[in-house]
Amino acid sequence: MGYKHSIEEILDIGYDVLRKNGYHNVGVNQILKEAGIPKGSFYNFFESKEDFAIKVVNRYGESNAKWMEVFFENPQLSPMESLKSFYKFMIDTNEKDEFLSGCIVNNMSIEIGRISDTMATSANEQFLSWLDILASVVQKGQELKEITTKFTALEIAEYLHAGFYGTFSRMKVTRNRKYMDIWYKLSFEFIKA
Amino acid sequence: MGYKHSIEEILDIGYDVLRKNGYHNVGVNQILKEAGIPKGSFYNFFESKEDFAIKVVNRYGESNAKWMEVFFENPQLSPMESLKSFYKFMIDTNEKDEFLSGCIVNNMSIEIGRISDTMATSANEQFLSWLDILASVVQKGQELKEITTKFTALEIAEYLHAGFYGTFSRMKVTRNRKYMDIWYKLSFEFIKA
DNA sequence: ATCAAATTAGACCGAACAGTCTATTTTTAA
DNA sequence: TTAAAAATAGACTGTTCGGTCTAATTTGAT
Repeated sequence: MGYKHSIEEILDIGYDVLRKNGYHNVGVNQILKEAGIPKGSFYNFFESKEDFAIKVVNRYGESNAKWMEVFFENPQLSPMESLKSFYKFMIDTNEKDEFLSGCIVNNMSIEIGRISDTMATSANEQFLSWLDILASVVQKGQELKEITTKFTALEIAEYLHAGFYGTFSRMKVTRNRKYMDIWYKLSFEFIKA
Repeated sequence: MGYKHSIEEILDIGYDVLRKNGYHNVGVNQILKEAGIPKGSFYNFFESKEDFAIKVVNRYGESNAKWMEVFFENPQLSPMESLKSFYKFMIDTNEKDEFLSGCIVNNMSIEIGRISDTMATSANEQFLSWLDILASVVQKGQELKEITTKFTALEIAEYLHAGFYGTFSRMKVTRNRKYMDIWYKLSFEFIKA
């Protein structure tokens, strides 16, 4: 029947805590409290707080990539439509928690990307896996002449990713979706074939 | 002849320290050390670390706005050219410190925008002042038919700002300018009239 | 010259930090 | 059934944190 806690369960709770609070603004003790585990279990599973945060990012990154794969398999939507639907969903998701959290990989990258090479590497790997998926959708859109072929699919994916992520800082200080909606409107108009 | 230290001098050193290290990753003692001031002076000038960080952000924001005003007054460049030149300069600036720091207002927004309402308000005010300046340049470009009139000048300014800021997280984890260059190439192609 | 105000100076404080340690319990494998 | 291994449990540690406090010094105003 296994032990009381699993690494995965702790990582999932860690995802919520770290996404909301960032890295340095939350202590290991608070993570333990929210996860309901003793310190011994935490340091049995993880080498350090940094190791924990990296594993949280990797788990989220991989699970998000899988979710994206499934999302973009939807045959009811064209590539362009599915990209719009994807980002609309992302904006709506941020609205649900009142624009306070953003993306954990972005938050970790900005806060500790500079001081933790291992975090930087992990964050980059997760970004790249997402960008690959986005690029393959863009490419399909280009083949169907929905999306401009002026630039490569990966360039357009990078462009979409950058734009969306840039709205996070405005979102966090204004706490509304106005700027995300502006980005959405302009970007999808611009990448039209 | 005045006292040994001035608020402005401490804020300027604080700008470097906070931009590089973020908020929670640097202690007040380290700031004192780098600025060469005793703790008594710090807490004589500032109510708290948070108050200090907010004043750093405001000072930088205002000085950057003034710099932007001057930059965009250059009569040798057209509006579109000056926008491109501005962002090229920004990318080059980040390259100079090895892509490790980014923008202090972005960093503070992402890290503590959620937990400090006053920081969020200040960051937003600075962003807005920059966006106003960008929007006025965009508008001139629209009047000269250099820039698309499909969207308002402020929308295009928000769009440029978001895109550029989004490249910071990729920059911080890859430590190169590739993604900033992609964003630059696509964005300025897209906003052409 | 005098005095109040501002600045300088750094020792000091309780709280919180990440991480260690030992003991105990539970599970798995032999 | 038993021994090893893994997980649970939380008290404890040394360090660093933001912030306070008192005293000395410097400055500007009168």
